[in-house]
Amino acid sequence: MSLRYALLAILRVGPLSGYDLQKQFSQSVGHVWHAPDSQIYPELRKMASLGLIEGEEQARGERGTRRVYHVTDAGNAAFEEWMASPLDYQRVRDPAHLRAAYLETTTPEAAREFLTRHIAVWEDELAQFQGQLDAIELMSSTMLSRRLSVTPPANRERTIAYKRFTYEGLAERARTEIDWARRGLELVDRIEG
Amino acid sequence: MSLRYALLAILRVGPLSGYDLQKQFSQSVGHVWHAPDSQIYPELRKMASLGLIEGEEQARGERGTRRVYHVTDAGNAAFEEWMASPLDYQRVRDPAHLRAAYLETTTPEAAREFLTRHIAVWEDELAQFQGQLDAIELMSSTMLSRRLSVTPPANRERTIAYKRFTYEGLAERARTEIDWARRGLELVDRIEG
DNA sequence: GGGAGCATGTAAGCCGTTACATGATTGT
DNA sequence: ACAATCATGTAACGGCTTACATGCTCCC
Repeated sequence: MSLRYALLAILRVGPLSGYDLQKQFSQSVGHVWHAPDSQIYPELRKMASLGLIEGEEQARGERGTRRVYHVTDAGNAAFEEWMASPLDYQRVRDPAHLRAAYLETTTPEAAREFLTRHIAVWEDELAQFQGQLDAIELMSSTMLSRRLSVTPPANRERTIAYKRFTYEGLAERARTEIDWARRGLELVDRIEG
Repeated sequence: MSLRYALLAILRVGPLSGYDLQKQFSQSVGHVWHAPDSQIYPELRKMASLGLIEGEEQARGERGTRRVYHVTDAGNAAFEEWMASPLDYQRVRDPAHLRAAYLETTTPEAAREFLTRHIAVWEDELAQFQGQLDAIELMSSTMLSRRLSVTPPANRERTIAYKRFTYEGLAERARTEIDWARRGLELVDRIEG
């Protein structure tokens, strides 16, 4: 259900076509909420049919068209309501820790490969979060500057502060995973050595 | 797809009925992989039809029956293959960080409520993980002792070590979330104060 | 003329959630 | 007799993944 609000969050900044939105998405909110285009387009249509957004057909060249969506008052209200309502936490479903719990059933090599890959995956994530944090410091993130340009000056500080807060949390989580897996490698060496 | 392997992991320790398995599940693997009974029973049937497990009808009282499942050779092979294969990491989908990124769009009260609840939720989780860690130290966890009783002595150390490793990782993640949300509360106080 | 990128989807299938449904057995 | 708990599911629906499908436009 959060996809809807992730899309609203981006559209609230300003009208966008599905295609542009999808690009914005992968560069900003996509870091916390992934969605492929095959999910975005239908969801936009559904949101339009619910009156949360409105699409405007625009000509593009001779025959081409694109639909540019903007958020309606109802859409803004829905977003704000969501922001003020309790978040629903879904149940854990964590393949990595599931596997970790049974590492004694496999070979030391497989255990090491699993942990090494875990480190690599989270180092990748960490690098992306770091990049976003750097962009925030420089205020050069596309999404951020787009958001800032429509944000009254008094709010810019808050906008930046919360974005930094978010990515710092993500970066820390990544570091926690990396540290954990490193300790796991040491453990494998110790008990399988 | 991991549900299947979570179930195999438990059944490999010894035969269980769907009902007992479901209880074991919520007390052990359930901490890393949640599944309701409405998902477990059909999955067991599917696994049986694939030959990964076999169910044996047992009489219970005069009219009652229960099906006790055990892992087949094919099931063991499938589990070991899974343990040795690369884990597939699913894409991020994180409602809490999604909301955090847009906290400037809501009231300070709503922001505080969100963060306070986040702390409470993760403190709950942390308490459970701590409980499991204590149980591991005492070797008094049902599941663990069940596992240990069929584990050759030489492997007991490894079994315990990896289980401790898993829950320490979970506990650290919980602490990371709690610390993050606490810093968030301080941030709210600072910029909305 | 051709390729990169713009633009928008559909379809099948799986996994998971929520709610509903039923009945037997054991202990008090 | 009654409650707790043992025991096993079905049905409907929603979200997400993967693969497929189509055509336009802009620039070189």
